[in-house]
Amino acid sequence: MARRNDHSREELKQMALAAAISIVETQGHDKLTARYLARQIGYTPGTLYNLFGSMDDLYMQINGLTLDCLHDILILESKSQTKDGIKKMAETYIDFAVKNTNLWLMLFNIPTTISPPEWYAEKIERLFQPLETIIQTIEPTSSEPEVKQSARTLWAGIHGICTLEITQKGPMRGKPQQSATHMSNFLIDRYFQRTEKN
Amino acid sequence: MARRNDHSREELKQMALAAAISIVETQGHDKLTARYLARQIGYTPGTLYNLFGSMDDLYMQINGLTLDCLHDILILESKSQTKDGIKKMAETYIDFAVKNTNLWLMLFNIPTTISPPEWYAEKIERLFQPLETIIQTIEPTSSEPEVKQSARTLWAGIHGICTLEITQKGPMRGKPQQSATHMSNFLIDRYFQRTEKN
DNA sequence: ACCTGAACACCGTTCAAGT
DNA sequence: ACCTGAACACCGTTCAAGT
Repeated sequence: MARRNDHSREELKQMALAAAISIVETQGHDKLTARYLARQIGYTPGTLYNLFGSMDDLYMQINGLTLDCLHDILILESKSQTKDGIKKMAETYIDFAVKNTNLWLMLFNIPTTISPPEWYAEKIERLFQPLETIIQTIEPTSSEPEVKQSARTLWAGIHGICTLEITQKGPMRGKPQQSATHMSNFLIDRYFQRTEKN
Repeated sequence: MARRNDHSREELKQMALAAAISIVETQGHDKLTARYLARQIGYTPGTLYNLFGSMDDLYMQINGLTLDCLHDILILESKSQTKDGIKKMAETYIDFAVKNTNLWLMLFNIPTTISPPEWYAEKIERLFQPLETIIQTIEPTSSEPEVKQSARTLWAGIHGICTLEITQKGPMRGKPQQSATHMSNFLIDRYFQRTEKN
């Protein structure tokens, strides 16, 4: 048929992303389909394809926005360069996952075939930096690789606890559903036992 | 049409599960569809439905077998009731995830709608027990709830590290891909710092 | 009793044809 | 240049009808 020019390309992209995020938040990531999304914004699936190339690309765009959001709220906590700052970062991360469960879950539900683009990897890399900075401050004698390793290890631990809290399904689930924040505080305390002055 | 009685109901179930596991292992969990699986075993989708009720049930059966497998190999390591025993358990867990990536990933890719049946929750619960036993031995002064909490926290941490190793996508991914086993040893050492005699 | 095949309501993706 | 609509090759699920 024809062009409509109701919206510029950029407007369309924003409309589609906003609608897509709303679908994921309210119905879960498996309800985000090309046909359904197109219907929501009053276009056809074909239009989504010349905006995004593929649905996988669209998923990546959404995850990118989620990572941006996560980075923004984590960076706020990185101001207090203490063990307590780490606890607050962890709490913030868990809180985000609890309040935006479907968007958070979608970060890990990417189809196994696709490998992430460079800009995506960079957004992830950026996520570790606030913790690295704090650890560098807390343990000033550590080398840079040691700090990186330590930050990754601890953050992976916090993420695992978060996973346990969120999913009622994975092999981490336990009966007496402990509070994730409590567990992460517990982990962080034990992790920094030897440097007991921060 | 008609009954064939080539196979008993139980034989059919085994055939279907075996074929399904093979599909997941080799092609990934998103290739496991009713129609494709039916084709593989020489039946029609309808037959799968009177065997399993739904595809979600079939997914749960497979995850159940994966959990059994995981439990069996973890229990073997729980004989050495030391910190080293924990390191071996973690290594075993990571090794399983690396060698059976698609089956392991499938444990966490369950549709958000379904809530797991009781027998499934019990299989998960069982997974924590070996670690609880070791921690009880290492820290005999801890109360039972403390031991449970400690086991869950540490296991979640190890699981998070494993997630970091396996997924090239989630927000945990890092550039200089550290060995997961190395990280889990690092975490376990720091976790048991104060009880430095095991 | 068991199994099929068609039907229903969906998918992602491509692309000729219209304006 | 942009957008559509039809087409292709798929989905999960149900269930009347056959043996």
